[in-house]
Amino acid sequence: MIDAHLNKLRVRDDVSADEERAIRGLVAEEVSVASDRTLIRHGQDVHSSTLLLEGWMARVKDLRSGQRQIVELSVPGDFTDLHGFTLKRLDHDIVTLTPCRYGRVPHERLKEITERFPHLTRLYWLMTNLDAAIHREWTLSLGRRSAIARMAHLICELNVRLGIAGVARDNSYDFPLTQVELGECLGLTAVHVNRTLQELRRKRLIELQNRRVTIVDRPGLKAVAEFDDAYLYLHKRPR
Amino acid sequence: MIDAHLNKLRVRDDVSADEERAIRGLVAEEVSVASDRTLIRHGQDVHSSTLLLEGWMARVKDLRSGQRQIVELSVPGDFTDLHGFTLKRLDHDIVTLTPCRYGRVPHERLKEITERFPHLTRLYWLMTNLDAAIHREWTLSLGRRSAIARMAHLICELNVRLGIAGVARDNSYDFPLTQVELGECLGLTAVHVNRTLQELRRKRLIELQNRRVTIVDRPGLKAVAEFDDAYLYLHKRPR
DNA sequence: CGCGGTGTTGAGACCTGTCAAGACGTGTGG
DNA sequence: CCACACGTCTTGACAGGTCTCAACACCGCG
Repeated sequence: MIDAHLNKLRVRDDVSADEERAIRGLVAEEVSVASDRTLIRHGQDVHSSTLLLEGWMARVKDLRSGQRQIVELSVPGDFTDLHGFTLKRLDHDIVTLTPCRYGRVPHERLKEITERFPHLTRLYWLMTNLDAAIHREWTLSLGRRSAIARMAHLICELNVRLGIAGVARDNSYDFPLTQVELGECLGLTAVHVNRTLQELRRKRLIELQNRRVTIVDRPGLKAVAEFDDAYLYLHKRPR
Repeated sequence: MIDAHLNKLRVRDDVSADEERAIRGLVAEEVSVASDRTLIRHGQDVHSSTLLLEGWMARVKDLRSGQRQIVELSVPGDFTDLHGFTLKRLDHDIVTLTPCRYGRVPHERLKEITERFPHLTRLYWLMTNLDAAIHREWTLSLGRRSAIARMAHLICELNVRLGIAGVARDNSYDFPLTQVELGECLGLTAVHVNRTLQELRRKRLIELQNRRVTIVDRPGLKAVAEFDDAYLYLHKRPR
């Protein structure tokens, strides 16, 4: 099940047999954890990173008022906190949105990668830069897109990312987020999320029921979102 | 004037004499450019990165409607597009907000760093992860903070970053952004930026005139912003 | 001396938030 | 097996923060 991760890398560049062996040696242990747990709190020292194998996690930031902002979603194949390797602590919490299975990757092993595998280092560096590109797209959404466009954009993004992970098929995928959590991603209240989803349904762009989303009209949804997957860097390039 | 850059690195980790020499060898040429120019367009292939020595630049994303979102500001000492080294093209434009001077750093030289200087590689990796941390804080601002809190937060952030660059002093610094550009950073219209600034002035938190900002009441401004500089990773740690 | 960019102000509209209540589904304990 | 609690989803009425449109002042610059 580390295949989703390898696939994510191989979408962007070739991974040699040597490198694949090194990658498979990164995980020190596999861990299962329940839903709605805080795995890592902001500010605490971290000594390993989290390679998500199954389930959804999120990076969350809070305000004192109790308002929360989900700043990124992690799906299988993603490192949720590869940036912790160089940052040494995080500026946000890592929480599980569903039951999850993940591989714990000690930072010493990543450090070894940087000492012995320069190309793989660049590829992992790219992965954190890809996270940043997603952050920038979310910033654009929150700053300039309407509620319905934001929602449509998120659904498009996840369709691509879950496709790479091998868990989206035919424009349809399991969608575990509650409307409260969707609001925390999109900077909206749960009430407005509800109304926005209804509008997307009424326009016959998506179906969403039983925690599963189906994109009914992909061109239409992409148009509402102004979605362009260029920011996901889906082309293979030597790095 | 590459000192601002070295200082920015040294705030986070030690830089050896060897590494400093390598860094000073990165810049292939120094270039001056006027204000309001687009240096790099999204999607185009990039083969060098931009080390800002003087002036302000921004990373900008557009919507078809013509609405713009500034997703990050660059100040002296920052690489505006170090992430271009692994991404190979950008998902945003790079524009100048003032007249600028910058060093052009060919990607082959950065590649050499990754082959020969693993520690320095980790430090530059950290710099892009720091960018991402700033993105996350902006995401929180746009998603959850009010207009006045967003504005206050940005002013606090720039005070810290410009302090590291050596161009902010005594809670005061040159502030070249127009109110339109401020709106593009904060997801607001220029009209509302104007009213928000007036409220900050009326509360005696800042002064802003002749393109220079002075923080009159730093604790008060930080309180309005809920500003905590932890996300800027100001402590030196071995990486 | 006129012009374009910038900053300021006012009135009204609109998108999204707030508050409240009820429906629905599911898990749990009695 | 039922009763209940709880989380989630839905809906309505109203409030409020921010946007839109418009007009005008100011100022550096050609």
